[in-house]
Amino acid sequence: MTPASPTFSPLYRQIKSLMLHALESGEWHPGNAIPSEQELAGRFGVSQGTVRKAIDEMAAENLLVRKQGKGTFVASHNDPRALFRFLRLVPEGEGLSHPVSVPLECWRAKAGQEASRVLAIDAGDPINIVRRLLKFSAKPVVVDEIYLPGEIFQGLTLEMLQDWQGSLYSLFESRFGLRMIRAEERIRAVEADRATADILNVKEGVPLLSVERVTYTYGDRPVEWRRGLYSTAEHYYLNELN
Amino acid sequence: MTPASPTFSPLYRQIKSLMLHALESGEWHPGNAIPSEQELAGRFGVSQGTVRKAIDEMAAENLLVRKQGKGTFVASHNDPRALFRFLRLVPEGEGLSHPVSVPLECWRAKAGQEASRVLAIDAGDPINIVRRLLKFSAKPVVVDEIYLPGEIFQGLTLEMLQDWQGSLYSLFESRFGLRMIRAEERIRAVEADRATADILNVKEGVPLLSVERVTYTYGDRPVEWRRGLYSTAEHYYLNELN
DNA sequence: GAGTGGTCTAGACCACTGC
DNA sequence: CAGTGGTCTAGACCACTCG
Repeated sequence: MTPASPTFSPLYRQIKSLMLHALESGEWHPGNAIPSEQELAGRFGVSQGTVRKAIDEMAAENLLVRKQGKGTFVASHNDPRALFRFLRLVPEGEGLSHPVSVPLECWRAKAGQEASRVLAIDAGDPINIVRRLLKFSAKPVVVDEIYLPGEIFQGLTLEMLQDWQGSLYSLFESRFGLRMIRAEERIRAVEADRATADILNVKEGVPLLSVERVTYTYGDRPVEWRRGLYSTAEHYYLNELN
Repeated sequence: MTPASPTFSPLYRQIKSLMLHALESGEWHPGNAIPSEQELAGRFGVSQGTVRKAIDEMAAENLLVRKQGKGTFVASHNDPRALFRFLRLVPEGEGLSHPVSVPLECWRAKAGQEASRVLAIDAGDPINIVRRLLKFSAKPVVVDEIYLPGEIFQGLTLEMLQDWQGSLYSLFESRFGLRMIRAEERIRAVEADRATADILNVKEGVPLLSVERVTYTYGDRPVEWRRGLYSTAEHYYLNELN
């Protein structure tokens, strides 16, 4: 009856942990190739197969992207295939029209009770708030209100948002060095208030999806809290269950 | 410039395909152990590592469950850990109270336009329709209307549903030999109609989540279509984005 | 202790990319 | 052609379960 060591960690997980550190510390940058498997095996003093298994897990978590014959790359929100990766809203028809982001406002404020709790900062700390509209085929469908920790997002302006082509997360990554890894969404049905109804071009009181998202970067650190109101007249939220 | 053979399939995928067939054909049953990796390697004439990789993928797809020291098992909805595997609704508080299913009605009908399309059967074919309520801590939260292909679900009765302890899918698996593999949910916000409002104990016109689910068994064959109306006053739909 | 899955290695060869 | 990831093998050893 051994003490049943509760902390057994296979070698490939230790390697993975080292590689995670290389990502977090910024040694490897989004969009760039990481060293080859052989090279990493040499650096870490393990076999190629062990490095491989570490990379396997990280690829499954969308941290890395393998490309046969080319190399292994750090996942990036600039990659066209990753744009709107977290957006689950789909138009009712078969059209694959992709959405356009229209920034409305951007201001600085102090974190309230809820924002500070969700973002794991102190109440009163500076935050940036962004309001933006999402259009599908020129029609307004989503209004988002986005809360960002002020310390990370110093210098964020409405102009910057308006000038940017592509997703918010690709901007965050390129300008603020912040990579969004995973998110949790809490979905409820709510009534459209007056202001939202006007913007989305629906009647006041119409049912909307309320989608609250908390987004995390490396180390499960929350760095974005947003609430979106989705008009589901001509779109729906698609979720695949496995 | 070779023709770039578009149909390269590695050995482990062929093994996987053979194992899928063993599952579909009923050679291996939900909850039972499959042969050991060594044994399968022998049967298929490949190395253990190749079998292993096939099993890896199937475990990732929730078709098989590995248990170190014991063996590899066919995933089952009877497994307590898989109960309500597809239900994403969570109570607002931290309570982990698990839901109770209350069957209301069960009748036989002919498939209409939409049901036949979704279930890939002919219009007019027999279907079974089930209406049931889902309660959390004795409070009604979800009303489901469930459409099932009559050919598969012959003999389904309200009594059978009422007598069953556990999830619907565990009943389907045990009594009709049907294993649900994956599902797609389409979510919209709608107003509560009179009848639904009464059952869910909310006011008419209140916003509800409309969750349409199509569930698939082996071979991506659709075998269930359901529409649920969720009251999100004290619960929310939780989705993890990776 | 026997049997199972889990890890790790070393080496060979295949498929794909780009120069 | 060289370099990369992808597959496959064979064998050794570790961790876990059960009788």
